[in-house]
Amino acid sequence: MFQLVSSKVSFPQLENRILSFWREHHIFEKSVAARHGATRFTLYEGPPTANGSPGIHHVLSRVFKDVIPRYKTMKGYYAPRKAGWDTHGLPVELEVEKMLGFSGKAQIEDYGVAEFNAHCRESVFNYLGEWEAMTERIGFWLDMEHPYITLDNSYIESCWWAVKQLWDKGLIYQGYKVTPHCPRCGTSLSSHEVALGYRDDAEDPSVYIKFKVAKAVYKAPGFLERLRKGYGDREADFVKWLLDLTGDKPVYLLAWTTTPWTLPGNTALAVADDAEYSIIGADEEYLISASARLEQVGLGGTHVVAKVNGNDLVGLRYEPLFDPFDFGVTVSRMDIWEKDGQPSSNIKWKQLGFFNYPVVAGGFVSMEDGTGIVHMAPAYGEVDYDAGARSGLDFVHPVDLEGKITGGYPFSGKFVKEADHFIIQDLKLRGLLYRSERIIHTYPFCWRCEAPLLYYAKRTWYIRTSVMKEALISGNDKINWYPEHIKYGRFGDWLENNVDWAFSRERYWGTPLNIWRCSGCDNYECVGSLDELKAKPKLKGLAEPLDLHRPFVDGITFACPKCAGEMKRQPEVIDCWFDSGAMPFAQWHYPFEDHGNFDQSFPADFICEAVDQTRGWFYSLHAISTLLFEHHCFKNVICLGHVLDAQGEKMSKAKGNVVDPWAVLDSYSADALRWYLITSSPAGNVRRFSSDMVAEALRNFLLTLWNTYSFFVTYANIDHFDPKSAATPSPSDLDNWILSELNQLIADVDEGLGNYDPTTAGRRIETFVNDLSNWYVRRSRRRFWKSQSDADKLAAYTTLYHCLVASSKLLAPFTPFVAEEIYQNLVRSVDPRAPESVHLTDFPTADRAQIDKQLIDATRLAMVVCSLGRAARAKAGIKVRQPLSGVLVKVRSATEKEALRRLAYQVLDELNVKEMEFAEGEVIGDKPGYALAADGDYQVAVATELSPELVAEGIAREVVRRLQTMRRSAGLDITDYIVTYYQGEASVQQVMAKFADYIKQETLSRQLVFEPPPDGSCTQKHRILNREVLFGIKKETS
RNA sequence: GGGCCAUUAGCUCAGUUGGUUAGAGCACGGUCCUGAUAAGACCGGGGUCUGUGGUUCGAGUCCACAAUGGCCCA
Repeated sequence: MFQLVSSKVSFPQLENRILSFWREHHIFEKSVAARHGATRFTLYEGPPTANGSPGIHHVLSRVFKDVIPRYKTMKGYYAPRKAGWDTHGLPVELEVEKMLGFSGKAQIEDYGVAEFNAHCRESVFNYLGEWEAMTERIGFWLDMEHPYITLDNSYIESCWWAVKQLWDKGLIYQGYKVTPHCPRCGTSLSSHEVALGYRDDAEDPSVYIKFKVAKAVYKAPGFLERLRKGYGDREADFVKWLLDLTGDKPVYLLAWTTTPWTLPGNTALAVADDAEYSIIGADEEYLISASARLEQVGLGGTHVVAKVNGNDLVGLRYEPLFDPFDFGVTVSRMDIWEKDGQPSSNIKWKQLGFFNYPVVAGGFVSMEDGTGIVHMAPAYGEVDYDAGARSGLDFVHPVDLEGKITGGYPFSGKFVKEADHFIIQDLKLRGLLYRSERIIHTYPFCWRCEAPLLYYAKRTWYIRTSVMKEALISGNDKINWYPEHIKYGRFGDWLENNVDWAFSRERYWGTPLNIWRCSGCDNYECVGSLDELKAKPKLKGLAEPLDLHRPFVDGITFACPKCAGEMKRQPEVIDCWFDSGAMPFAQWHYPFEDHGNFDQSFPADFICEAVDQTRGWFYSLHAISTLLFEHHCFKNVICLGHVLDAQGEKMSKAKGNVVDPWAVLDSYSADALRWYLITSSPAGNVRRFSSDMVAEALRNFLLTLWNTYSFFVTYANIDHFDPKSAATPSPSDLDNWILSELNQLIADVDEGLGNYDPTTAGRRIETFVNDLSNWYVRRSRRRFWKSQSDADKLAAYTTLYHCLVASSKLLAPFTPFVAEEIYQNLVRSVDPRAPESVHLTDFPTADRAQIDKQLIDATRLAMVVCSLGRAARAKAGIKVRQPLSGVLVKVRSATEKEALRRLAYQVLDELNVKEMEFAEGEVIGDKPGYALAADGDYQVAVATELSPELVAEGIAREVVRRLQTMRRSAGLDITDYIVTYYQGEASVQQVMAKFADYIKQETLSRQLVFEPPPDGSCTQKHRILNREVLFGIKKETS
């Protein structure tokens, strides 16, 4: 006997029972251990930070992370899954700052880094319990008992090892990076923070500046010859041509900016080398601007003296607006520091007798705004900086970290935005201002203090990823991306445009950068392990218990091997993306105590995160693996789309539209949520989440499955069906059909999951369950409840049993709870030797021999014909309960006719007609006495003429249904026998007599008694075809 | 401002290599069926397949541009 299954079920309750079962019997551990020694399948868990409640998007990624390894385990792979926690980084610090009411680094320093970091350490586990509970509750199986934690000393040591490897390969250097800087907080902001502070209504100056072409220098005796020798004919020819053209009048290049304060830092102008520029002749001067911009700049209709190409202008020199040499500001030449990694200062270009203020070509020059000539200040812009490094521009940076102008300018000491005004005035007085107005545009502000952000070049440690660009790209070729477009789209483009990884942060809570520097001789050393550190001469400051965080590591010093000086750690910490990208080895404390784990689990077979990780974790994994091991890091990756709310808006605490996973889990169940997340839309799509949809998944899929299962158990128990019985089933068309569908399904689901496409696989199961319930069971009902236990009945039970058991295995990776429940009751209860859990079984294999394609097609056809037949009946207004004499069918071909003939009995039964005929002509048309329905080439017409016999039979069926309904409302058991009493006119009596056997059998009536119902019976008055009938039913007591 | 993705019924989504009448579920109205069903069937309303061009005998599908939304980066 199977355990009784109610059609009323609470999935959340059921799931909690299953969770206890898994926990008590260590099913997860067993599912892993059982495959020990088999081919390994590795999931890398992208570590979340547990400093906030998990949201629905975390559930999404955890569900997709779960499905594949569960499937692979059932396919025979050994798939241990290690949890991980990300614990470092700016987001953590910001949370703590918020808690302490801080608004900048100065306050952290005053408060004390040790205390601050202690708070950080604590906060990253604030929500650990909730994370663990959610992970378990949704059925995401992974080893949370032995997680890797990025703040562990062992983890940090592995990161140090990695940095040292790169250091030894010469891949680490110090350079400059232009970062958004808040002058009030005194710190750089991460891109994520910058994104928070864009304002599209910022008002700024909009000024057009005249940069004077260095005619005086060009005209110096012998200069053109030197130019020709040093720079080539093209440049010299152009200069000569320009001098000839413009004679003694000054020539100005016109450029536009909204940040006048950056003009003292100007050291170049950029043009688009493929654009056309016009030389405008005015009374006293010549102006140069892009031809396409003349109108907007205000030079429309002026006299164009000549037109030149952008690339003619390249190389032209102009005079600095503010000669840094005159204002006591340091100048460095950028191409020189790129070689040494150090800025060389005070290039005295004046002594060289030649300005290094050139026009350069830039692909970034836009014809959408400005003059088509772009002002470049390498200290204050990323593209400016890159161009500077490429073209060897001068680097001038007269602004301090508080945003005040340094040097000896008239406006020195002023905050940059204040200085704007003075700079404009100064240029105006000198005749270098062409036009000045105000503009409203988008500009970033500090999200904390609202100060305008300033882009500054700052010193930063880099990993030279760009030298491995080709390897990064070819490694990507070997990765399977789902969806595929990420591969050569978002991710591929990112790799193609690879720039070195600025991986140091001027912060507190992170893996400390393991680079020490001697202040005496500027010697740098990278320390790659704790043992190495301990072996350093004159080591000081290494305290017990060991904590490899700031400020403790800051105090560790040792003797410089090159001089008598002291080596001190560089103050930065490492970008927390480096931490998580190091997890393939750092999770095992590789290479220090790894026991071969790394080799066996690298590269990962599968990772899965949301699309925002292309430049985050996906990249850091790929980059670190490529640099260290010259191998790609993961073979398959599902890249999930983001989760929005039901209105398509981003979920945020501020909007209050965040969905609490627990509310969904409690009311609808984890399986319903999982099923919805997996099947509702493809993994890579943006998805709108609404709990109504989860409810729909529950009703539509889970309950259909459950009711089929419940139906089976109900009748199997009545008939004492034993799945182990040796009796040979004699399968019918229906059985063979559903077994064909089942085996096709197994093949499809296997393929779908093998292709990392759970969505399509799940949708296939949904169709199957629907077919199973709405055709197989519906058409087989009579086989189950007929009284004789013959081979046909056994075949039906055996088939349905097999379908349900196979379904539970197919569903195990998707909806692990309900799959387990069904398996336990259907398999374990009758076979104690069967695997203890459905998750310990093997994934079903398709038996292709059982797939009868023709039968599948024939059944589809029968379904179509039935559908049309019902439509025809509806048109004629004749309910299905009323038997009809015949149905006339037209199909597309002789083959279809034969196929349908084979299944005619199913159609006759379903449509409640006596005979099926095939129309021979082209169309059936409006045949008298028939009602027609058609779809394309298919036509079905039912005969509408009712003989008295048919009417009588219809009444009999009506009687049966009324009695059945009465049985149900009287609360009788399906197997209870009754005595039926009735009162009515003669025609009723005749029908009751004629169809007595049929009525008795259908309603489990021992007798049909033409008498008033006795006391204690359940009675109801009915009207059937305008005939009054009184029914009474009484449960048989004996 | 640049890149990627999406846009098909009120909502959520299918729609194969371009090929008869663009489908399903939900929701709505009606009818029917039912002793497994919280379900199911049938009918109905609801579509300029986001728009504009182009390629083609033929475009929801391929190409270009645009719009809207989302994401990433500025």
